Amino acid sequence: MARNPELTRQLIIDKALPIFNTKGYAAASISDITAATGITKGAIYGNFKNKDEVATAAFEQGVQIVTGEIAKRVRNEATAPAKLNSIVDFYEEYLKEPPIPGGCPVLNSSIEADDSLPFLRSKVIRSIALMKDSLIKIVNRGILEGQIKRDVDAEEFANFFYSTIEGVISLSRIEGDGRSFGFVKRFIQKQIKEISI
Amino acid sequence: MARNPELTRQLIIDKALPIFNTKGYAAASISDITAATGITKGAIYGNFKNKDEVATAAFEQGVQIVTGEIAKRVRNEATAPAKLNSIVDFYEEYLKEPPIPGGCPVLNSSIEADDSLPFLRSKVIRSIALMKDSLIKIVNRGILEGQIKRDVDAEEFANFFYSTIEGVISLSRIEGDGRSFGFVKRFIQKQIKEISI
DNA sequence: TCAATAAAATACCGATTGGTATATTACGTT
DNA sequence: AACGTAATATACCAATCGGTATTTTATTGA
Repeated sequence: MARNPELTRQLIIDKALPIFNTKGYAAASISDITAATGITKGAIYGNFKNKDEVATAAFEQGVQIVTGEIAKRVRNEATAPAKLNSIVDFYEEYLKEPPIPGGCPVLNSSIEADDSLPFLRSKVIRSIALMKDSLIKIVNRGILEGQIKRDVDAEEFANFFYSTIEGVISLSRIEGDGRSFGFVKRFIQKQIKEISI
Repeated sequence: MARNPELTRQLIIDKALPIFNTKGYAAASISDITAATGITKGAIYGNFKNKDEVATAAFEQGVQIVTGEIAKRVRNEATAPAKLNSIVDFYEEYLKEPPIPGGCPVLNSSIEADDSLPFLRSKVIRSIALMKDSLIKIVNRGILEGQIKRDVDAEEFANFFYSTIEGVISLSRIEGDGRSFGFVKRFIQKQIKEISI
């Protein structure tokens, strides 16, 4: 087998991410990962201290995939309203063709980590804070640049925006179709238009 | 021990509900339930076919607690806007003093059941549908009774409303405070006012 | 009061879990 | 080419898992 520990480590993370994201931390087993990677337990525990660290690395990888893709789309848009709409579009595609199977790793982990998994809690909290912060900055910059109404509360809007998207992603996933997302998308688009100048 | 199978069954459900809701199905074990109830495995498997059935019964109990409490509050309000606001208030209290520890059983189970737990999927989907249906009916009746603007899309509003609340509940729970909920509450209240006459 | 019966307690099962200790193997260095 | 070392594979561990078979216990009806 490959003797490059960096590649091995990355292989483990790449294969573990969809496993943890679909089954959850508790249901995902080390042998699930050995099966998915074709690698043995020795390699896993040679590169990670324990299951927690594999899960943590996988979570951070998942967050990076999501935030990286969002950042790319946001960068490609010029105005705050367009940036916000591009995020909505991203999550719509996320639902149809998930880059990571199993839903949004942030909300998934948030559900499982809030009571159990203390080692993940702070990471999840930080991801949420970063996401909201990006939204707040988009709105505030939009205000400065005259694209968003001056009386808009950026933090309020960011919290609404992110809560609603995470909520509808979860509901749509179990419903198994994009119907709910369609409704909510339309609603969010109206709200974006509402705060735009 | 008590020889009343109905009481035993209810005891198991009552104690299993918070366990499943906090730890999740996979992490919750039968011995967690025996420890919480003071009852043995024999009693559990005498009253339930397997772990799945215990989880299902617990989930349905959880849903009934939530929906029952919501129905009570909704009934106490006369107008559609007041009914909607009372639901928001209910979830705010839910966050502060959870009747069921571990968050909202609907969203929790939705996350875990969407990929695994096929036996729970349909139950979760049904609960979501019922909840949305209640919201739609509130809005539509509000339209009929002249409390809600006639051009409001009830289904769109219901989907926004429920997605947003479920989302913010999950985020607020892991954040560990009511800050986000405060923002989102204000936003939803504005929206309710917006569609009101 | 004493069977009959149903309910709950106990004992046990194979399978799987996360993790570790040890053996093997591949690779860089000399 | 052979050695040393780091990386991976293998073998094994106690603990726990969900579930079952069996035994004990409480209750009811005669």
